[in-house]
Amino acid sequence: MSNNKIDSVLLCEAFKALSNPHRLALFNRLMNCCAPGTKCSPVAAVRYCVGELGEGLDIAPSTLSHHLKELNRAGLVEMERKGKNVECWVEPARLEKLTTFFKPVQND
Amino acid sequence: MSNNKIDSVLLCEAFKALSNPHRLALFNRLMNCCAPGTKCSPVAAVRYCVGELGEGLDIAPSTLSHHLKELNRAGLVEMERKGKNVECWVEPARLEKLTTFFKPVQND
DNA sequence: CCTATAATTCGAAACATGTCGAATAATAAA
DNA sequence: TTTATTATTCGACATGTTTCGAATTATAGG
Repeated sequence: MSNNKIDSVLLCEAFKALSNPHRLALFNRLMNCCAPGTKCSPVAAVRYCVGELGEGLDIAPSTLSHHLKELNRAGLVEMERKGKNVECWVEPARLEKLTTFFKPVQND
Repeated sequence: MSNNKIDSVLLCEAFKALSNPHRLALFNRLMNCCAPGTKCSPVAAVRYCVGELGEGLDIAPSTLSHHLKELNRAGLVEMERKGKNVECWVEPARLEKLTTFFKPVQND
C-alpha cells in the first residue's frame, strides 16, 4: 500500500509540531477558521497573517515566528508573503494523513 | 459543548506522547494489532505485554518501560499486571478524541 | 527460601526545545 | 530617502527529553 516507514517519520514530525501548547493553539486557530456553527472545509481555509495568529497568546514575536516555522517544517502549515504580512493556512493533504492514522484498519 | 481548554491540554499531551519515534512505533503496534486485511475494532484490542512491544526496537528495557509509562500518562495506553508480565492496550476513548480533533467543524 | 524472569525506578550524561531581546530584513507609505 | 510596520534570524540561557546501566521490585516455580 503506502510506504509505512516514510509515513511514520512524517507522522512523528507532525505530532512533534503539535506537541507544544502554543503551536497547537496556532494550528487550531488556523483549522477552525470559521464562525461556530458554520460549515467550513479545510481546503477553503481563511489565511491569517502571522501577527494575527499570535494575538492573545502572550509570546514574543520571535517566538511566534519560530513556532510557525516549525509548523511549516512539519508540513502542517503553508506560508506566503503578501506585502508586509505573511499569510498562513493549513495544508489539507497533511491533515488528511493525520486523520487516517487513527482510523482502525477496515476491509469490507 | 465541550470544555475547550481542558481538551487542548489533553490533546497536547497525547501529541507529545506520539512525538517520539519509539513511542509512535509502540502505539502503532498496539493499535494495528490485527493481521493486515482483517477488521479489528480498537475496543477489542489485543493485549501485548511490555517486553513483546519492544521487540525489534533495539532499546534498553528501562527505556522501553519509560516510554510505555509516558503513553500511559498521556491516557493513550492502559496497563495492567498479569503475573510476571504487564499487559498493555489502547484506550479507545482517548483515540476517539484524537480522531475528532482533525475533523472540520460541520453543522448540518 | 532461593532462583529466574519481567518490569520499574533511579541517577547521570548527552542532546533538544522554548523563550527572550537585539539586530536584521522586507515591504509600504510619507 | 526616511520612517513605520511586520516578520525573521541569531545568540544565549534555562528547562526538558532520551537514553543507558545498575539497583530494585514483583511474581512464579522449584
